[in-house]
Formats: sequence, structure tokens, C-alpha cells
Amino acid sequence: MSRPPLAREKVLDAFEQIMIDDGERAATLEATARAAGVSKGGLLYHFGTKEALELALVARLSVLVDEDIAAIITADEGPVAYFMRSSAMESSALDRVLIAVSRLAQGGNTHAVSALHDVRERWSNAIRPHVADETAHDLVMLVSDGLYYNNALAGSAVAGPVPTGPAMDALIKLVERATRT
Amino acid sequence: MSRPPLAREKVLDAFEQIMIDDGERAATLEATARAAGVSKGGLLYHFGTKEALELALVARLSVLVDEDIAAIITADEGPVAYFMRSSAMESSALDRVLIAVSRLAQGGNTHAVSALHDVRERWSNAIRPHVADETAHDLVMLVSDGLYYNNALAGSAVAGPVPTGPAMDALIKLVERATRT
DNA sequence: GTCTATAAAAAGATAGAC
DNA sequence: GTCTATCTTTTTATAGAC
Repeated sequence: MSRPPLAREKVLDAFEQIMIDDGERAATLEATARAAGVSKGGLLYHFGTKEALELALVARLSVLVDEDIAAIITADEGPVAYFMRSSAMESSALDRVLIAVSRLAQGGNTHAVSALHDVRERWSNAIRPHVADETAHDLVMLVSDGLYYNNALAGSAVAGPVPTGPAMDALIKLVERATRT
Repeated sequence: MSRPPLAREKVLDAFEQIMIDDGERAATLEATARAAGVSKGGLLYHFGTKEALELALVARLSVLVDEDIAAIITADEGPVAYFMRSSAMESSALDRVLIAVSRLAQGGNTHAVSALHDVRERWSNAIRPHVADETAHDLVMLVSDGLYYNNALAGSAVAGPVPTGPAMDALIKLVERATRT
């Protein structure tokens, strides 16, 4: 568990942020280096190629998903409510890397694609024991997908159409009533 | 209603397809021209800049959404069931352009972002009179978002299994029971 | 570890022939 | 309308100084 160099983390943070804000096209080595406060040469010392930078983002996702699955299973509010809320969250470390990696996946990065499939299957398995049947399971997964994709895909400058506050509480109640075991 | 030149449509089709399959980064003028079977110069006669090509895709979306809204409102099965089913439908002209434009939006194209907002709002307004309240409305919209995105992205990237046949019928029943006026 | 300088390729765009 | 040739800028990557 040796902690990675600070500059390396700053570069990866900057890359992630540009992917979220402006998409893969804008996330050039130059733009990433500038946002991280290093030179292009400095960036390339830590990540020898652009692909290495992308793979590091996928690796960051894996770590954060491990923690998330544990949190879902043990949530006080119950797995379904916790999962729905976290699908609509916009600024956790997991949400950020998830959006960034899904942009990579849309650009054709195969590691990103399979990492995202893996994440969805782990969520699916964590939720299944807590709903009545497969139809209820479909409903919970699809509502969460809707929440997540609206965040991930609808453009970043958008105050998305996803319910918040009391509207989210009401939605969770409705889904729980419809899917309860 | 003069029909646009054939080559122009072929170029726009090719651009749309590359955006869907490989993302904005791959959808260069060169790649688009090659896929359309014309030269870069030929492409640039029809679309003077890359932005013009992107705007033409957004315009194509507007036309197809007009038709879709009309179909939702008049559906025999009812707007909610029709909307859910069509969200899970694959590779209609509307689905294709919708995916392509959402990729543009992620790249920061402001016209694409506002066009997508407009589409979602029009769908939203078409559904609202047919559900009990705002929470029910959120549920229908989010399940449809989940269906649409999973289905739309199944080939290339992020995707989970979308219910079909009897599983879809059961899901529609569940949603209608939970949201009925 | 980080920098500057620079190469090599790819991208968007223009000019002019046909 | 469509092409080839060419220009400019951007992007990825390398080399070598500090």
C-alpha cells in the first residue's frame, strides 16, 4: 500500500475532471497537464502513453466499487433505498470516476466497457436478495439506471431532470412499495 | 419539401453511425468521408465545417421526435405502455440519432444539449396527463430512461439486460399499477 | 521528477482542377 | 458536385537538459 506520488494523483484527477466536464475529445494530454499544473513531459513521466492514463482511471473505478458494494449491503436505510440515492449522487468519488469511465467506454475503450459491465453485475447481485421477484428487480435496476445515466450522459452543465430532496424520498417509497419482498 | 441530395444524406448517415459505434473521437471528417464513400473535399461541399455536420444531426433529431410524440399520444395501448416499449426498442431511426446526439452533447455541443433537454421535456409533457402525480411521473420517466440507455448502448458499451416479452409485460403492469391515475 | 524542444502523425479547413 | 493537393493547428510521443 505505498501511496502513489502526489503529482500522479493530481494528473489523474485532472484527466477525470476534464472527461466529466467536456468529454473525451477535450481530455488531451496538453489540457490534462495544464489543469494538473505540470508540463506535458511531466505528465508523460507518470503515464507513458495516453492509454496508460485511461487504464489508471479504470483501476480507480475498481477500487471505489469494492467500497460501494460493501456500503450497499450494510446500509441502515436498506440496500434498495441506498442504491437509488447513490445512483443519483453527482459528486462522490465513485460517481465521478464512473462517469469518466463511461465516457471512455463510449469512445471504444474495451477495458472501460468490461469494467462497467462488471460493476453493473455486482450491483445487480447485491440488490436481488432484497426485492420480491425478477420483475421487481428489473424495476429497481432500471430506475437506478435512469438516475445514473441521466447524470452520466445528459451533459454536465445540466441541472438534470433527476428528482432530489422530498421528490427522491417519495420516489424511493413508491419503488419500495412496488417491489417489497 | 425538396429532398436533400443523396450524397449529403449518405454523409450524415455515416457520421451518425460512427458516432454510435466508436464515439466522437473516431468521427473525424476523414473517417466519415471514407465511410460515406466520398472524399474529404466532397464532404466539405455539403457541410462546410464540422459544426455544420453536427448541427445537421441535431436537426434530424428534431424531425423524428415530432413523429414520435404524435405516436405516443395516440397509442392504442396507452401512452405509458407505448412509451416504455418504444424506449426498449432498438435501431429505429429515432434511436440512432438520439444516441449520436447524446454523444455530441457529452462532447460539449450546446445545441445538442438543449435539443436533448427539449426532447425529454416533450416526452415528459406527453406522459404527465396519464399518471397519478409527479412521483409516478418520475418513476415512468426514469424506468424509460433506464430501458432506453441500456438498450441503446448494448452493442457498444455500457449495458445490462433489458426485459423482453413476458418480462416486459410484467414490468409494464407493475409500473402501471404503481402510477395509475 | 520535471522541464523545454522538437518530431511525427492526424485533424480541420482551403484552393483550384475537372 | 466531387476530386486532389496543400496548409495550419492540434495531438501524441520522444530526447535530452537540469
